[in-house]
Formats: sequence, C-alpha cells, structure tokens
Amino acid sequence: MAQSKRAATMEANRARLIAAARAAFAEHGFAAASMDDLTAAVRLTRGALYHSFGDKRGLLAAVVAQIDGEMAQRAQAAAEAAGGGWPGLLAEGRAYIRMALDPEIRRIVLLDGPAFLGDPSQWPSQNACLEVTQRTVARLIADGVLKPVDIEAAARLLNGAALNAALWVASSQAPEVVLPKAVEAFECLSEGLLARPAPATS
Amino acid sequence: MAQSKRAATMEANRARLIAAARAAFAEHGFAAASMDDLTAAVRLTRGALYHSFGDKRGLLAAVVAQIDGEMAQRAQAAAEAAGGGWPGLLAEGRAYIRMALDPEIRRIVLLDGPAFLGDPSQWPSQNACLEVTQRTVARLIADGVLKPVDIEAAARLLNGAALNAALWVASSQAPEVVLPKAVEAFECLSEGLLARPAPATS
DNA sequence: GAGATTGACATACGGAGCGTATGCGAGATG
DNA sequence: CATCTCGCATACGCTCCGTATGTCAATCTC
Repeated sequence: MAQSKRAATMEANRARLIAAARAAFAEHGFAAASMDDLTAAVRLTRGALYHSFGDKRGLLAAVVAQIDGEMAQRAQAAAEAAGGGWPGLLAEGRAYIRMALDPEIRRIVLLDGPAFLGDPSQWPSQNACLEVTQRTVARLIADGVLKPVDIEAAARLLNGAALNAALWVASSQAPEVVLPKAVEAFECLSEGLLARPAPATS
Repeated sequence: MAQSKRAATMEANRARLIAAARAAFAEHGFAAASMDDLTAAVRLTRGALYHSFGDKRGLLAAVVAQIDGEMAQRAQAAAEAAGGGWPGLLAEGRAYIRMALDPEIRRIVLLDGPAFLGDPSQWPSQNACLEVTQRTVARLIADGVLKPVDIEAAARLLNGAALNAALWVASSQAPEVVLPKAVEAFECLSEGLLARPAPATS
C-alpha cells in the first residue's frame, strides 16, 4: 500500500520535522531557531533534516508552503460562507486579518518568509493565499462590481493592507479595541475598488 | 565646540559604522552580514561596534532609524510639492512606493526591520514615516475630505498597501510596466477613504 | 534465502560568527 | 606631571550551520 515501508516512514519523519519546525520558528523566529534542538525534539538529528530538506531554508520553505495552504483554505471558506461576491471579498479580508493575528502565521509567513525566502509571489508554494484573492477579484471585475483595475495589483494591495492591519492589531496592547478599527479601515479602502461606490454607512 | 576631541571622533566613527552597515545589510541582508567584515571595511573592529551599539540588533536599529528619517523627509516633500490636501496624500503614497523600490530601503527597513526588530510602530525611531502619513490623514479628516475613520488605522493600511505594491514591483521582471499598475490600484484604494467619492476616471 | 545494494539517518569534523572579558594607549582632569 | 577615563583592539569560548563519512535495516538479485 504505502509504497514500501521505507518511503512511508520517511514521509512520517518529514511531517514530524515540519511540525517541530513550525513550533520552533514560531517561538524563536527562523534565525534564532536551532536545528539541533528542533530535530532532537522529535528524536532525530540534523542528518535527517539535511537529507529531506537540503538546508535550513528548505525547511522554512516547506513550513511556509504548508501554512500558506491552510490560510488559502480558510480564506476561501470565509468568502463562501459570506455568499461570495462583494461581501465575500470583504469576508476574505477580515479572515486574512484575523489569521495574521495568529503568532505562528505572523512570525513565519508574514515576517520571516519574505525576509529569508524573498518575495512571496516567487515562492515554490506559489502563495496560494494570493491566488484565492486574485480569483475573487477577477470574478468581481468581470461582473462589473469592481473597477477594471489590474487584478494582481488589486489582490496584492488588499493582502498588503490586511497584513499591516494585522501587525498593528497584534502589537497593540488592546487588540479587541483595535481590531474593529482595522477592519473598518480595511473595508473603507476596499470600497475604493467598487465601480459604483456605496453611500457612507456611518 | 565639539565637546572634546574624543566625543567628536566617536561620533564620526559611529557614523562610519552606520554607513558601512547600510551597505552590508543592503547587500547581504541583516542575518548574513558579518560584523567582522563590516567593521573592517572602515578600519575598525567589533570592539568599537559593541561599545557604541550594544549588539548587532542595536546597529540595525540605528541604521533603520536613519533611513526611516530620510524616508519621512522625502514623503513630506512629495506631499508639499503636490500642494498638500488630497493630491498630497496621493503623492505621498506614490513617493512611498517609489522609495520602496530602492533595494537598500526594501531590504533593511521593509524586510529585515520588521523581522528582527518587531513591529515598526514600536521602534525607537518611532517610525517617522508613519507619523507623516498620520498627520496628513488627520488634517484631511478634519477638513471633511476623508471619511472619519481611525487615523492610525488608515495611515497603517495605506503604508502597508504601498509596501506590498513596492515589493511586487521590485520583484517583477518589468518594473516599468508594473509600476503604473501598482500606482493606479493604490489610488483606487485610497479613494475608498474619500467622503464624497470622485467619479471613475477611466 | 543469502549476498549485494540502496538509502534514510546518525556521527564527526571544520569553519564562521557572535558576545564578552580583558588589555592598552591617547586624551581629559586636577 | 600624575592620574583617571574611556573608546577601541585583542583574545577567548560558545553555538551553530553545512558536509563528509559511517552504519544498519529494508529492498533487490539470482
């Protein structure tokens, strides 16, 4: 079944290393995380790590790809729960802001990822998150809901705004007070993309 | 005048170290930059560095503070050149996007800064850049040009959007093609903050 | 089914880098 | 002129990464 016992246990060990890396990178940051400690935590050595991932950055890439996939899934679920369309795009933004409040996501994907792997759009994982937003924007433009701006540009700026909103909320002393402000401002900005702006709601 | 010869030369050496660090961090990134090489480049040793800046992060903080100040100055100049007001805010955003195309600024302030020093709003330099944008937004809200959103929220999201726009442009193969798209999308988003939206321009 | 082979992983080694403790010599102080 | 200050250099230990080599079980070959 599992394509020989060797390959199966190797896959299991890969998964264990990635799980350990998620914890270590989230706690200490990529630069300060020790590969010796990380591997020892799952009863392995650096030998296993270099065999499976090439080097330290390779492990980070694998971790980022995994988390990025989970984020894209969550964002899409939020958009669908809101019924898609324009409310879906707003829901996606809110979901993104809330996800970025997770210390693991913030530290690994949003801070260390760009710093050590370069621009997200050129990651091997292809940034699933960004693609979800792009698809949503593309559909809304086709439906005439949004102005015909460049799709990738709009998706990137929305994600960037959400990211900074989240960094702000996360570093504030009273996140529960700041979060609604961030969400409101994000929705205001998003409305700038609407073809026929809605009347002010406040 | 110069408060004793010792203090004067010390200030000069601080400046030389910061200048060398700007070059080294921009070229190799903060993590990969060697303090030995960096100090040797200006005929000093790590002894001088630890005496003046405490540790490696202290040097990064000093470098970031210097660049951040220059950025704030440039952004403000751009806003004033555009005559202030709403056009000034747009000009500020454009200036910010263009500045982020500078490899030194992108690498040090936008990537390594947040990764190694934490959230920009809590940097010792207090993020002069962000404050300039906040002042502009505050005035525009007081004048009724913008919706009464939270000032810090708006400033942060605008800066975040501009940052991601710049990262995108910088990593693209044809920056001169992508830049106008990024600027256009940025201006669209900004219009979401307007109290009375302007008619579509395209 | 026994020897040969592959491969996943451990062990050992070398090099580089950071932070600190200590030493030194030029300028400040009286 | 003697003493002190302090900015900076030197020397040391520690940690960490990447690689080269060894090892043993799982698979393959005949």
